[in-house]
Amino acid sequence: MKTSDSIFHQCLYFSSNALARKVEKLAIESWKPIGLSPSHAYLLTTILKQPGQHPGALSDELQLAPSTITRLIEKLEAKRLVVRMTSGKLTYVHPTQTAKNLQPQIDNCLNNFYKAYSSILGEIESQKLVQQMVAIADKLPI
Amino acid sequence: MKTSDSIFHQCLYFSSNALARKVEKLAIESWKPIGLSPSHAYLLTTILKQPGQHPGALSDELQLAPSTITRLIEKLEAKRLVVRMTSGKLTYVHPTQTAKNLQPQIDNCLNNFYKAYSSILGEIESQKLVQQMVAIADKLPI
DNA sequence: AACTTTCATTTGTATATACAATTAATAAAA
DNA sequence: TTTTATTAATTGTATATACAAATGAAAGTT
Repeated sequence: MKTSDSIFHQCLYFSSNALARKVEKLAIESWKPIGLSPSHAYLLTTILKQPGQHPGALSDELQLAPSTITRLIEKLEAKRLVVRMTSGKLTYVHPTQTAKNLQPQIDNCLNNFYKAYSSILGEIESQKLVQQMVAIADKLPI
Repeated sequence: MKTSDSIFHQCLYFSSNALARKVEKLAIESWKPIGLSPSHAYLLTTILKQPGQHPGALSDELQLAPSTITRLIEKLEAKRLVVRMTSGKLTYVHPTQTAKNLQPQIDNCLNNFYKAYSSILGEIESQKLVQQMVAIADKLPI
């Protein structure tokens, strides 16, 4: 059954969630080669891009609750991909050398993901959708 | 921080998930009056609309995995809002009288949700977005 | 300086969702 | 008709995400 055949096809709750779940499945496939879930992969990518960030900043960047960031970091730490350094009430999150060495494969997964959805949806059309979704998300509270 | 300020603002994974989470929060608020989470509320609405449906059909309609539907039905059953009737390998899900009596409040919550997001996003613009998201979801596998 | 408030992060707990495996029933094939 | 395959639904288990409470540190106030 197509998403458009649902009785809720005009509902923002239904459509945004249905789309997100489908995109997530595609992302999961793309990130399998390095054994990370999409959210872990995106967090690690952020940490690699800007080493030493605070969990709070990562929470802003990824639009995830602070507690979620803590949980994600714990997993990455257990995999020896990041380390936390605490000073006072602040925590600094750094990538390990292992993570740095993984960079090419990470880039590759991200690229494959882009290619995967662009080839299905069309590059222009998916870009347009992303822009619209971000614009709408900006308008919504929190 | 706005969604558009994230380094991932061009990414379909990030934007679709960020949007869905924000919409979910709005929906949670809207459904609080009847004490149901959005997914439970949508499932119940479906069951009220078409009593006697099979879990498989509900899974199609709501685009959720069969096991998820089972779990949601269990909750609704515990709240005495639906009953399952099994015949052979098929299961029929019916709303209880309690659920039927709740119909006006349910409609009200749905209406309030629509109003809430339409007033923030604009009726036309949110409709357009929904249509685009559904169209894209249709193209994605599974 | 002592007290209070604020803030960053983490923990305890709860919820949603799904995959894989299982069960039970029907349908198909031999 | 016995066996095999398919199908519907459920269960076991795992993951992601978040709220609320707790912790510990810094800043502000008196």
